[in-house]
Amino acid sequence: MRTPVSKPAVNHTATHVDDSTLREALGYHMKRSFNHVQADLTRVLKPFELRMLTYTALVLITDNPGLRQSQLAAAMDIERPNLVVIIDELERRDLILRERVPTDRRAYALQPTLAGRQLYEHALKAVRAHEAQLTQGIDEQTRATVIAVLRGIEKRLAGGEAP
Amino acid sequence: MRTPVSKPAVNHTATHVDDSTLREALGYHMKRSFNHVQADLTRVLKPFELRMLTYTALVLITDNPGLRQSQLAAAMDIERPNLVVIIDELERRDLILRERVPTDRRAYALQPTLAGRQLYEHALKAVRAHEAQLTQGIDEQTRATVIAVLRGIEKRLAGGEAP
DNA sequence: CAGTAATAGATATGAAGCATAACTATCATG
DNA sequence: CATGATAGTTATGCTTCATATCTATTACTG
Repeated sequence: MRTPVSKPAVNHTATHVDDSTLREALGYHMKRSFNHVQADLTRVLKPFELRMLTYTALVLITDNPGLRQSQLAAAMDIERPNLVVIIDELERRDLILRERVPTDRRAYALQPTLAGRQLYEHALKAVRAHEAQLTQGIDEQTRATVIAVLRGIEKRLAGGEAP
Repeated sequence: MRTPVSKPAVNHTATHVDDSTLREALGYHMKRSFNHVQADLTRVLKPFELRMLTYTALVLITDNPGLRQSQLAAAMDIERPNLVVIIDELERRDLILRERVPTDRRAYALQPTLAGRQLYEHALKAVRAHEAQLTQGIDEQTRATVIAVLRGIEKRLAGGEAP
């Protein structure tokens, strides 16, 4: 990131900004914390030349070989057109393959290549290490509670879109 | 280390995509749930013609009248250039004012207008109602725990470098 | 069985959000 | 005063995400 070499003589931002109104909302905390997590994870994935979306796609394809693009888009909660670019990138890097489905020639079955599976292993290891560092000092019970709450929110709000 | 979940060799059911590997990570849950919260909040703010960022700026300016743009950008964790557009929009709608600071003619003191304060009140009410709905069924103790964890993550990752 | 609807994927385009570099006008300090 | 730092702005580019539209297939229906 940015590491300013020249240090400011005096930090004039001594005035504290009151954000207590925003801090009332759980959603605000979610946004703030996730922004940092995302930035951090981006750094973790950088050595593998993966972004969060390409990483997510690679993991899902490797864990679900033969997946179709529409299924993957649904699983990733993104629109089909946006997935095309992601799949293009993974295919161009020979991490996955688009295999024609004999029974439905419109569709592609997505498969990881050997290189894809290897990158999956290495990236996953790094992500798990990052996750461990992220949740250090949080006991397992608390962590499970947080995940349960987040998942509950996700599930409750998931219905609101298109049936 | 978590117990690995067995994955299907081939996916042909097309109904269930296994995302258990991703679900290991707290950050994944944060992203998924926040995406829904954000979409929901966008709908809540729509009647006020506010987006999350314009809402956040309006709240902070109203709660901290006389705030300068650089302070606001720091508080919102965004870069100064991106704040300009947000302030432009709020000013164009006569919700806030850019007042020259006599002691420093480079800076602007941001002030809410009467219309801004009124919109603040109405929007805040709607956001609070949404928040109440979002956290329904979550007891206060659990909610506090989740917020504490999220804030802890935010604080830990905010510094990044050595203190 | 033909004709139409639905589906899988791709293309094009646009809106937000976010970051950096570079510009101006002021201010601070040697 | 000269130099550098700061406040705000402009320009630009990247990433994510949404919509409309196109094609080629497949499924459905009369």
